[in-house]
Parts: sequence; structure tokens; C-alpha cells
Amino acid sequence: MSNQDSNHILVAVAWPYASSEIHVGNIAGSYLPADTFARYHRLKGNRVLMVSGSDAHGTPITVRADTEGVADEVIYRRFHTGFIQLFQQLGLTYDLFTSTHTENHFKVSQAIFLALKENGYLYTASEQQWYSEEQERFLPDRYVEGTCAVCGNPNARSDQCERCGTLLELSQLLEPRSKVDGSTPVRKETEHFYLDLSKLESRVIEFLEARQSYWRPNVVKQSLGQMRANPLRGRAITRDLDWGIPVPVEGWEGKRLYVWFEAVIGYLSAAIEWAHLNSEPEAWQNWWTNPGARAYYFIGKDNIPFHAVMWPAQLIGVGETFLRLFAEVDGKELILPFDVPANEFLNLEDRKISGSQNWGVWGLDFLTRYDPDPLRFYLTMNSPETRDGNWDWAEFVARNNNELVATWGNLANRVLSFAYKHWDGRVPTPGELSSEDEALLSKIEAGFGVVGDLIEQVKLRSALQEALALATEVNKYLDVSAPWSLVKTDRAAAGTRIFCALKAIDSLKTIFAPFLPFSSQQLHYFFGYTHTLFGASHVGEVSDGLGAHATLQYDGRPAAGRWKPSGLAPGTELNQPAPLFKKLDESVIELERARLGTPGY
RNA sequence: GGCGAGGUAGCUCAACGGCAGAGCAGUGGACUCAUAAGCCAUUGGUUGUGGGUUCAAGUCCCACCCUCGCCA
Repeated sequence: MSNQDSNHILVAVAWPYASSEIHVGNIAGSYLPADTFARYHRLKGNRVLMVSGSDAHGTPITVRADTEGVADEVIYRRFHTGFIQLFQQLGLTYDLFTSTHTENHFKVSQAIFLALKENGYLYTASEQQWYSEEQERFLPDRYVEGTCAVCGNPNARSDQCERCGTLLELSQLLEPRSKVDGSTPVRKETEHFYLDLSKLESRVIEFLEARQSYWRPNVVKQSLGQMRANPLRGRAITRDLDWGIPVPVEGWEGKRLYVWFEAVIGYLSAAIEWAHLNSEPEAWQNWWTNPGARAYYFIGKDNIPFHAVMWPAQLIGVGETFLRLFAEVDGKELILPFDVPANEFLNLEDRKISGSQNWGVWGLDFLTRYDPDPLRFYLTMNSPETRDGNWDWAEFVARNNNELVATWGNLANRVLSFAYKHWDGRVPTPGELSSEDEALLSKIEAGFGVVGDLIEQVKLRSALQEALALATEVNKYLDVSAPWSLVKTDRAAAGTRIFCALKAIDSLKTIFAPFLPFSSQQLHYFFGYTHTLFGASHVGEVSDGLGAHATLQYDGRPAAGRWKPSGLAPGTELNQPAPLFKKLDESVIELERARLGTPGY
């Protein structure tokens, strides 16, 4: 296998913070589109590597741990386990879903740090931070409050007064107090490493401008506009914390890499971990050092600056030094993002999703009552690709019943049942095809190109709409050819029509498969195929010096699905068909709405 | 406050400056293989507001309003 293949696709998926539940907005924003995209490319025969993991470090986890009075690690492990359950049930085919709390990620992140340092992009500077003498530690901004020197608000957060909006210097916060124990913190000098982004800015701009023609406007224009208005400047990449990745410099024990800096490195470290788990320790380079490989980053819009500006800056900054330090390979750079198809946000019943108010549809909870494919269908048809979207329970039920069930599920069921009943459980043998038969089959065949192109452009909503329109074409064809009448007068002709309809549905099964993998596999089985369209995900556990961490891994070896039209053979024995999807009763709308906003569901 | 994105039919979304469209919902019809599903036909619009440029503006320019994100 050549290292220069252009069919290596890195699907880099946002890393969920291991401190809050995953809701349908998160799923629609990045996890689901990534999987649809990855599954398509796998069917297409491309070499896909889809990676992500739990973001285990960072203040939100520490805050939650302090609130509950447990160790940071307890919080991280609890949520990490939940993520893996959810993703497996949703059918997200991560080649590796891991965590940032791994020995491997520590080493990779430290190597990135050292490469930037060696290349002269890091400097150190001192600043004052709030320090608790009682606890002998520096306090993050959100742990300190006091009186705003500007407006007198007695409950101002240490970094910004919410009443007057002022960004507060340390000296502007009067009578500071620690939210942890009420004690009075003191100002204390502390030294940190900074990434010298000003030195990298021109190359980041170059990088963005080269991709401007095909990136989503929200992603590229915001990034360029921001830099035009406020040129990049140095940004701290270390913190005074004890949870996280140690700074690999002597004398810096007790400091950690800032989470914004190390979490994105996970895309690289997860690929490396994947390669080791598969006993091909160099295999990650097929994606990461291959100039022909394409890296797609599926994220939500809140993450744009980190993926369109900061992460490219880090990658540019390490140059060839990372490979030399980490793998003793000379003359190789890490590839930059090919696209960052960031999605907008999803509201819920016209209100912003909120964990604290339990205003959300939570993934794991949802799947206790509904199947994954209807969720995947609704979220893709309703995908917030160009603007904020809205989850509406009435619309979920309507789209499920009127589109997924009525147009596609019913089509498959009506034709399979008819064939099963009248041709003794076998695919009928066709006679000569009429021009209508040929027209239908060629329309469906063309669908592979149409839908495929849209998926490649990450226009998944349009792609699924096209697929559904193809199902409508088959419904129309059936209406015109009316095999249920024909079977009474000309059984052979009816058999030809049904053969064509079956063949079309067999093709549509593949076209729908990236979006609706579970029902496509079910349909695949009804058609009598014995192999599976995709591989399987399994939960694993990896042990290292930091303990054990759970993983989700995809094994694509059993996958036999191909992105190409059906080659259905006459006479094939069918399996007893059944409806692919369930119609939902309207009553669930009110039941589900009643759950919203009630704590402790 | 700055940088962006978005605001089009009841809902979700389209529309190189050239007759505002699609799907779903609604309404009417013929059919019956199918989960009362499918098919055919059809109603529905002051394109957020106010100006401007143009033979022609949803689209370009200016100002403003609303929503969301990021930055300060």
C-alpha cells in the first residue's frame, strides 16, 4: 500500500468533555455527521480512520469533582463510560474512541510541546493569579469572586463582572473570596509558557485562504475576520493545576498543559494509539504524514477558533520537528485540516438546551425508548448545517411517520412482502426489461453519484433528501406498473416489475446505509445476503501507566458493503420480511414534552 | 464593544442580479401490493425593517431590529 494514496480519509470528531451528558444537539453537531461521512467513505472503499475520545482534563471536570467531593478522575471515568455506551448504541463507528487521559496522549502532547519549543514558538512570561494559601494552590478564575471595582457589584466573577460586563484585572476585583472555602486568596506571581501565535499568523492566514473556496463561510470568514481585526498574540499553554498533562520541562513540575492546547492533539495521539492497538505502530502515518490524505474535522461552531486557527497554528509550528522527536523520522510534516465542516447548534422546542435545567433530549435516555435510525434520520434531515436548528417533538414524530416510515420503510416492506407472497419467498426472474424498467434502474444507479457527491461535500441533509427522493421514484414506478393487478393477468410481467423494484430497493439500501446503518443491515438480511454491510464496534480496555481506560473500536474486516448498484440475482431466497421502522403514536409528543425541564428525569 | 453566521410558505430548507421553489403538513381525487402507507392534483409568500443602486434586488450598497457563536 502506497503512502501517497489520496484515498486516506481522517475523520476527526469533536472530543466530548467528560463532565456533562451528551444530548441530541451534540449528536447532530458533530458525532453523527462524522459517522455518516465515515461510513460512506468506507463503502466507497477508501481507507478511513475515525478517531476521537473523551476530553478528560479541564476546569469543568474539576469544578464538578469539587462540587461532588470526589477526585477528577472519578468524574472523567463516569462520563467516559457513558459516552462509549451511547456511541456504540448509536452505531458510531469510531476506529478508536479513547481519552486524553492516556500515557500515549501525554507523550504525544509533550512531544508537540517540545517541538514547538525547539522551533522557537514558545516563550515564558509571568503573570499574577489568585492563590489560596489555605489550600496551597492557584485558583481558576471561576473559583474566585469579589466586588467589581467598576460598578460595585459584590458578586463579580474574578475574570469578568456580569453586571457591567467589564473584563476585570486582578487589581479590579475588591475583597476577593474563594468559592471553595470562602477564604481570601492572595495575588501571586506565576510563570507560564506561551505559544507565540503572532509568529504563525501569516501562515495560518495562508492556510485559510487556500481553503476559502470550499469551506463553510461561517468557519473561514470568522477566522479570517477575527485575525484581521485583532492580530494573534501569545497565548498561555500551561496552567497551575494538578489534573492534566505535566509540562515536560525541568522545574515545571506542578504545572500542566492547558486543556485548549492538548485536547486537539488528541486527533493525532488517538491515531497513534489506534496504530499500536492494531500492531502496526507506523500505520497512523498513512493519514498524518501523507500529503494526499484528507483530514476532516467534525465539530460544533463553538469550537471553530480552535480547529481553524489554533490547531493549524500548532501543526504548522511543529513542522518536521514532531516526527523527528517522536518517531525519529526526518523530513515529514503533519498534514493540515482539509476541511472543518462545523455545524451550528440545535435548540430544543425553541429554547436553548440546558443541562442544569434538564432542558434536553439526552442520547442514552432517548435510546431507551426509541431506535437509533429514526434519531439519525431526523437529525440528518434537520441537520444544523447552515443555521441553528430546532428539535421539535412533533416534528420528530411527523418526519418519522410521514417520511421515514411512509416513503422508505413502507416501500421496502410493500415490495418485499409482495415478492415473498407471490414468488414463493424468492426473487422473481425477470423477462425483457421495458423502457420504464430501464429508466427506473438507471435513475437509481445515478443516485450513487448524486448522493455520493453531496456526502463528499458534507452536504448530508441534501444527500439524505436525494436518497428519499429516489425512494419516491420507486413508489411512483410501482403505482404506474401496478404489479398487484398485473400478477392476476400476466404473472411473468409482474415478476419483471417486482424484480426491478427489488433491485432498486437493494440499491437504495446501500445509499441509505451511511445514514441508517441498522435498518439497511436489516434490509440486507431480508434480501438473503449472509455477510454484513459494515464491521462491528466493540468496547475494549487498554492499560497503561495511568491505569486502564475503556475504548470503543471499530473492526471493519467483516464489512462487505460496497457503494455500487445492486447485483441482485434472480431466484435468490429471501428472508421473511417485516417493517423496518415503527410508526410513532402522536401521544409521545406530549409525553416527551412533559419530561422537559423536570430535574432528575 | 469587535469578528462572523443566520432571519424566505404553518414546519424544515432551496433559489449565477432575470417569472420566489421543494419536501412535509393542509385540501381534493383515483387506487389497494404495503405500517390507512403509496400515487396524482392543489391551496399557501409585503423574502426581519427602512432607505439606496439597477431595465430588473431574496440576491448588490447603507442603516437598523432579532437569534446564535467566537473574541475582548
